[in-house]
Amino acid sequence: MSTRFTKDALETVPPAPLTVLTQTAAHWVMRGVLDGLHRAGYAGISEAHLALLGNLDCGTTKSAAIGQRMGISRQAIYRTVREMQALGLLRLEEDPERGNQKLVVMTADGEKLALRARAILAGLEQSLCRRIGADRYAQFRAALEAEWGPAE
Amino acid sequence: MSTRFTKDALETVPPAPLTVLTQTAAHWVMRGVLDGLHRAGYAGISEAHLALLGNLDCGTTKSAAIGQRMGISRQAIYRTVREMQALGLLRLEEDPERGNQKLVVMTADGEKLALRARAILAGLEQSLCRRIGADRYAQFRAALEAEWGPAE
DNA sequence: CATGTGTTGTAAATCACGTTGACGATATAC
DNA sequence: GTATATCGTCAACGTGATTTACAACACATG
Repeated sequence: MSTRFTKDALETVPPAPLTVLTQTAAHWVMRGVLDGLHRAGYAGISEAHLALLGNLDCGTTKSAAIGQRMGISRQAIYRTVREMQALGLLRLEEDPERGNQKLVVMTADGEKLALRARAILAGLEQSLCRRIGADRYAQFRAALEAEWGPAE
Repeated sequence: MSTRFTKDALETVPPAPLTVLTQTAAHWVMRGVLDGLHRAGYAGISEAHLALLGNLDCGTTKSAAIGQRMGISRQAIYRTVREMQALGLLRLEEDPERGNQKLVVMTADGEKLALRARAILAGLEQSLCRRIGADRYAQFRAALEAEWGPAE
């Protein structure tokens, strides 16, 4: 492990800018859920998979709509969908009406994984809530949903 | 531009999980500052550069300490430092006492860029504050600093 | 009906940013 | 003086995104 750090003390750091704060938070949450899933036996699940899963709770959509919602190109989605399909979490269905596009639908295994992920996330949120206080946490979440939540 | 989206309507989306909320927020802030810098004429500045800059406000440190603070390997920092050095934003100084390690110090151009970035960020925060309300924003920031701020 | 325009799925090359592993040089503790 | 740890440096690699390209289908308009 010649690549990691050990003990050295951190120096004094002035107020961290919002850029690093938000990124640290996002990384913390993502890492927490991902580690929880891996510990629960779900190997092979990556950040991209989990992100896609989070934007798929709505059930079934065409993959381009997902990409649009996530703010990334549909080509990026495509690879992730393929990978999750190979893992047996998703299925691609032909749309009988629009031969143009296909529908992304979760398999039973996919649903089970999503359920598990939500449980782990709930645990993380609870521990976070306990640490920073209930109403501060409520305002934190409210701010997130107000600005970056669905149907802004 | 066959890779982007145009008008399509977004479908109904249930409550977004904290994973996507935090990631969306982080992406929004980072993108905002980065776009502002590019519009201001600072080309060639990447996300990694900006992130490094945010953890460098303290003035001068050895690069390994920066990596430690950012939670990434010192090898990852090294490349970014090199790039910013090539852009004339940073300088690597030999530490006369510890021949072992070097000091990362900002050039005048670097300071100017940092100043500009902070100004853009302040503008973003202000507009955000105006949209979601002052005290909600205050709690939002307080939560971020309490949990993921410096010297937790 | 024919034709242009837009959206979708698919594929490949490339880029950005991180990791791991390895190595020499220096600092430090025994 | 020898063992151990840290730092800087280099190379290989993985992952997740972008860009470019193209064929197929949808739809509006002539």
